[in-house]
Amino acid sequence: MKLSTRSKYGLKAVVDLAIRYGSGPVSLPTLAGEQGISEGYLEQLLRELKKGGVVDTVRGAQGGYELVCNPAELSVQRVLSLLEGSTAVVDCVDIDSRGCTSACTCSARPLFLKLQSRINDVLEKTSIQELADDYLEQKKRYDKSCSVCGQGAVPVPARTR
Amino acid sequence: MKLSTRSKYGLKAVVDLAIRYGSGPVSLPTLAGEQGISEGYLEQLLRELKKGGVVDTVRGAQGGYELVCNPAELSVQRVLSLLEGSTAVVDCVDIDSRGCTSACTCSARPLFLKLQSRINDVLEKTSIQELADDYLEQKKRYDKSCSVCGQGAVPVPARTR
DNA sequence: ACGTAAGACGAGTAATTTAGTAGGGTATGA
DNA sequence: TCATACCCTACTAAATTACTCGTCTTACGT
Repeated sequence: MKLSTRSKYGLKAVVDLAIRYGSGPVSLPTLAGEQGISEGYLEQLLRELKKGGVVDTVRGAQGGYELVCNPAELSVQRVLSLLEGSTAVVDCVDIDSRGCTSACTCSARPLFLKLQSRINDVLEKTSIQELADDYLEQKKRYDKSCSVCGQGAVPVPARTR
Repeated sequence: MKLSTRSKYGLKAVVDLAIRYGSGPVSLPTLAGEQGISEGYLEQLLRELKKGGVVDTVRGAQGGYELVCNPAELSVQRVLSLLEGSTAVVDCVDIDSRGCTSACTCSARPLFLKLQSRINDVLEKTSIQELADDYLEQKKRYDKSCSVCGQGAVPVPARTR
């Protein structure tokens, strides 16, 4: 059930691009540096996103990556589908699936369908813009008060259990 | 984001036990045979479920596995947690996690929290009894009409796309 | 008492997936 | 024409997943 690091890195990169949407392309070294990961790895992920029509590129000096459309119009679902291949928790409830051959005897299928529909609901209805807004908001609120990283960012509020 | 086969087999076995709840232990060969998987593999899964207090065992001839409590009181969440280790989609939103160190700079955390809560909601609120009921109902409705497996079970209804 | 049906347990392995690296190629602005 | 930056393929290493095997223990039935 875990999300791959692929998805996490890729999604964060897209949010980074959303934050800078409209102000020209952002280079790979910049994006990779921001997350502290290798350029080679992130490049692969961005290529998938380009294939899927989520990002566009500008080659040559001063080039880089940028979002194709407004981040408010871009769902998390679309981004994660490209990065993960599919957001289905089991193959037989995948949108493109022909249904599994053992569906007739699968006692958990009703559960899987329900679970998948809830997941898709969240992912569809959440836009990249929202993530960017949440992030900026959070950063603003706690700026200069982070005792963990000491970089103007912020620790999670203590868990209330 | 995929569920492991571990979880799928284990969950189905638990539903099998639910269907027979109250009528004595069910042997491993029976459970494994029903799903067409090896006894050795399923045994491992059942061992985890025993450790977690979900199933109980009776050794010796006529022995086998049985549910500890009423399937109506047993959530899918509990079963999957034992099989998967955790149902968290990312470590930093796990119940036992201390929060991740990069939480302060993680732009996707709000999404992950929301997603996780929806998932937990479904898994908590669905009982094994419900799965068993759904299954029996489905089987009853379509019995003798399965053109795929020819075993009295049922193909998925044609997808409406 | 003994044979046999059953679970208990630990170790080991094969296959698959994921994560990440390496290195050469191509476009473009200054 | 050089430096910057994307493009692409291939490869490898690590981790996870999905198993298998062998031996041991328990307990029913005769």
